[in-house]
Amino acid sequence: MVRLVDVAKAAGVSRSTASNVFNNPDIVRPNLRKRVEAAANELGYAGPDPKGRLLREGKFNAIAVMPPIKTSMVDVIRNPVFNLLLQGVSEVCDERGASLVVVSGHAGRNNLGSVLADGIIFSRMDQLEEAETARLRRIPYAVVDFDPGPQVNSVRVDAKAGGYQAARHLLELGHRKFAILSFLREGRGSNVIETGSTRLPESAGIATDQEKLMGYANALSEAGIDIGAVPMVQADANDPEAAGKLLDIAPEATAVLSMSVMQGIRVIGEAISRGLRVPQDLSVVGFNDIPAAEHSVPSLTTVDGMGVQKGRDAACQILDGGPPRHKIIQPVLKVRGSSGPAPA
Amino acid sequence: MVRLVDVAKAAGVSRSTASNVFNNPDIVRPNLRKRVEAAANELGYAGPDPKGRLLREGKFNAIAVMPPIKTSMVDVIRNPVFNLLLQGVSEVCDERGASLVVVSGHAGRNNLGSVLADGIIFSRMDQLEEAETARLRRIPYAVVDFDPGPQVNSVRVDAKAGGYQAARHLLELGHRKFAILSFLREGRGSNVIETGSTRLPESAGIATDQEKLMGYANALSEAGIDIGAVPMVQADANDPEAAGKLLDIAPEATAVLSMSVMQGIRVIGEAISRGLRVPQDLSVVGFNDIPAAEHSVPSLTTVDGMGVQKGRDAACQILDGGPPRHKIIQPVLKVRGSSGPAPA
DNA sequence: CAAGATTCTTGGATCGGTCCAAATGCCGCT
DNA sequence: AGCGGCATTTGGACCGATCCAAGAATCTTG
Repeated sequence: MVRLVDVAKAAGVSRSTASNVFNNPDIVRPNLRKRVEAAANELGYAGPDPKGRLLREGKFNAIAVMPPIKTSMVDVIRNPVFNLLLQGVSEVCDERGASLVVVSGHAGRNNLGSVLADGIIFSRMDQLEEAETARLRRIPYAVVDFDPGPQVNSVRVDAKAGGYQAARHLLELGHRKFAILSFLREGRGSNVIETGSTRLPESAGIATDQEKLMGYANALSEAGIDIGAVPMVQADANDPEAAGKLLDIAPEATAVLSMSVMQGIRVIGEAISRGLRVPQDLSVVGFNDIPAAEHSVPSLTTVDGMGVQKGRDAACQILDGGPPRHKIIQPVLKVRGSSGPAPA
Repeated sequence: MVRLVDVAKAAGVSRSTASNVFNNPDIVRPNLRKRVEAAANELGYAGPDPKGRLLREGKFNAIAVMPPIKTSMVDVIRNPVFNLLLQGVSEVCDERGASLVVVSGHAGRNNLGSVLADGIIFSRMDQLEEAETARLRRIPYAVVDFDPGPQVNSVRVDAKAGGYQAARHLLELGHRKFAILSFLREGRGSNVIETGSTRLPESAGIATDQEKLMGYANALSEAGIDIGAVPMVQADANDPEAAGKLLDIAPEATAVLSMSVMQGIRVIGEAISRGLRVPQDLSVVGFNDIPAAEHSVPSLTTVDGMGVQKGRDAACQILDGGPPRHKIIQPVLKVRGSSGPAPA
């Protein structure tokens, strides 16, 4: 491998001059510069190796995004909600000329210490131990969708407010018979659960889910409805049977609160295939605003979880440096075609 | 910043031993190891800095993907077709524990030489000059969707075959009246063009588009149809008016060949809003298979451009090393709900 | 034409590690 | 106690650059 010093030697100049030819061409006199360039050409040298420069300068000029635990990189890339986060991060990267690194779950898991970036964005709370490593490495980091405390940069959406908005919207449309399609929580035997009690899921799962539920609960209780009596199905976001199960156990519901867009869309599809009209017979509201929400028929009313904004803010927290910041973003209800007045 | 050598000094051992404590803990005797670990803890040292290691070992353990020219990182992240490529790349990265770098258009543009990765994936032919820099830097690279010659790794889909399959499918369903929704080419005054001649667009644009068109042309000509006489609209993939324009200029068409999924879906929507039934009155076939194709109503018959596979192959070409390979992937027609027998 | 003011060029130090061959220390064994 | 043999530990070299103070060359100017 030909190095800068080889070029310098070949051109009969010092390394410094050769370095200048590539980094500050204008301060080296033309004839010398020509000689160095010729030598570089001769030897097939295409400019300084970034590895050396990196060691010296210390900046990667890149932000890393860490997949949540037990999540592969592909999952991150493919997931439309995660994609919003990546969009936000890359917007900021574009503006500042930085690159985006998606860390391999494999590599990142055990040796976070080898991540080649100036900062790391973690998402979800389950990564706190790793964040600890980042802290030790003195590398800036930010946590998305969870607030681990005052020492740590964090960005999250006020999911409770989002859930509240969603439920409130349906209440204002006159709905009183609800059904909830929630996420699967670990530690449950079945993926279908009729909530018979007011006990909310314990905090072991994804924090935002619980917040959404609390938002629903608050709005409903204002209308005198006990969320403990609302039929609920908990299922994986990709479980294709959840929508059907929900409609099975809640045939009288006129409004469905879904915690995800994809499940919301499935509810619409399932309802239509059962001869219900959406929104005349059944209203559906989702959570998060991915493009699919707009393209479904009817389009899905949903709470915009401000995914792009979260990515932007997290990236800025890292790139701007300074003391830890904690941003809480207000979600915005996007009213579309899947919600309408309760049937008379 | 505390360095390995500081820890070593504090623990009263050599750098090598300290290094071993972090990299080969089992070869250093327990009491010494303890001492080093204590010192590290004391000083707040969280393990070797990857910058130093990198210089020594020379491997980034990462693959970079370069946005096409004039395309920002966000565009890449957001674009569903590009997303398939990224999925493929990250699948391979996951398998091998490598990270994925999306290069900032900004940074990448002028100083490709500073990309921190072991290999670069270029997409589209417009990046040949940059590939030249990569060649000089002796960094492996692969080009997607274009074959720059025998010296260079490349992966592309046989778009001509894809176009042929699409058109053939419609012909076999009995269609004879076609309309084509193509991409916008540069250097044209208008974005709407009725092809009045058999002259195909010159090769200035994206190579695969022309190939698709040639595939269409071949299939149609077998059925005695001159593609020069087929109404065609050229438009940007996001132009919301293209579908309408196409139906305007080709009211008698029973089948639309669209070069993209999104435009295909728009054609379906536009047709339905004009009172046409899809596929009974109008069949639509797209190109590339993104999730939206499956979720439209009716779902879109489309040619799977094997985007994920392209990403996988390109990543493998880079990671496996060896002499340049050139893979041509055969596309697969996905017949769905938007195509049916020609109306009698 | 030489001293002084500029402008270039240079060598040494540094960035933070890892690797390897040589040196040291430790052990049991005779 | 002395010694071979093995397991640890060590210092030097190297990875590939950039930066900076100081020396050398060039240009001004009296």
